[in-house]
Amino acid sequence: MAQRNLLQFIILGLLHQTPLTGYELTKAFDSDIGEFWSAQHSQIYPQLQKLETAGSLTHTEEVTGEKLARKRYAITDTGLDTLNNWLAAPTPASTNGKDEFALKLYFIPDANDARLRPMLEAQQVEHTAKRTHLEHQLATKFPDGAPTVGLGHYLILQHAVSREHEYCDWLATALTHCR
Amino acid sequence: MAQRNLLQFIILGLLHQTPLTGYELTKAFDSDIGEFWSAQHSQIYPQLQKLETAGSLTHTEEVTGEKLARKRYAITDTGLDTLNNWLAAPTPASTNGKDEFALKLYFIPDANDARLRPMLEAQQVEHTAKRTHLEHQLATKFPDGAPTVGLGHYLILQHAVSREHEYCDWLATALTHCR
DNA sequence: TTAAAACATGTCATTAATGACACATAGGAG
DNA sequence: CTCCTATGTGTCATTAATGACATGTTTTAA
Repeated sequence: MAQRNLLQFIILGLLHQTPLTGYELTKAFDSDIGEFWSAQHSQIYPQLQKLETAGSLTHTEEVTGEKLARKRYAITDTGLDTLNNWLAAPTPASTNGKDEFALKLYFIPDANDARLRPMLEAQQVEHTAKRTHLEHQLATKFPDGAPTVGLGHYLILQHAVSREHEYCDWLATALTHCR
Repeated sequence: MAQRNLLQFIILGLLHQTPLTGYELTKAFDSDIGEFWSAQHSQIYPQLQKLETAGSLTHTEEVTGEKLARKRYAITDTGLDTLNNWLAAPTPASTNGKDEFALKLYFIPDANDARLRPMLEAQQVEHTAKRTHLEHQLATKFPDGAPTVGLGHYLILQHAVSREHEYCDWLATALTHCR
């Protein structure tokens, strides 16, 4: 297997909340879930077909306006089983952290290398921006702190924020070590 | 492009330090660099061939014992250019963080869900182990703190440690929110 | 009214990565 | 002497994912 195909579970998970069209699923990766996962429509549509063939989904056709038909997908009992099995399965600790920037640092071993400082500073700009964005998301979506319903969403946003916090701190520490 | 093919740069970076065989490169992903990247020999050998065709590498044959020949690869000036261009290029902030566990939490929105606590606890075991392992690595490889030569390696280990630290803290916080 | 933006659904060629298959030598322990 | 482990190098089928190509409708704002 090239990858673990987690997309199927994301689709099932999203459809478990409410039936959606392929287009709406695609959009979900631009907002909420886009904070920590990505997928294009060219991957989503074929996956929806596969899941339907496997009996995990069904769809109903809706017509908007004159002729434009869209397919609204809903999860089946089979699909719900698949989802729950995945949720129940142990999760590898991965933190697979394929971090390109860390990789670059690894290949600049000398603390006096002139490239080091500008690189770290550029990265600091990027991650500070990301951190600010995430903090704004958290404050906007959960102004009252941890909710009872939607806790998962809250937790992953919280996590993303503290991950960026750690990243910024790390970059700052790194800067103190180079000329 | 399916991925960014960073493997080529890792190979160039490792060979920039010292010439290595395919086998030795493979082993590098079990130790040092394995902490934050993975690759199998089935990917490495073809990549070495590609890089040699592209003029980034050359190899010399060495014979061990009676007949076993191995190929020791060295980086060329072309290869060094490729490496330096990559190092000089801006790095996307990604933190692509495709975290399977976070994904699962997202799909268990209810704080009272009975699955939540055991999941978090299991994950805590995993990540605590990983954190301990990384701290041990750091203490073993850099007993005197940040070095002048090998700073990159130190920094990424440091980063891995604090990332795991953050992860464990986050899991602990998450546990306080569920029944 | 007309043009742009959003809605909506698909296919296809290419690439990266995995795991399995395959084969052979070298060295050390029992 | 024999077996096991490590060394050493490769191929191949399959899968996941990307970006580009392709096509058409509906809504909205100038």
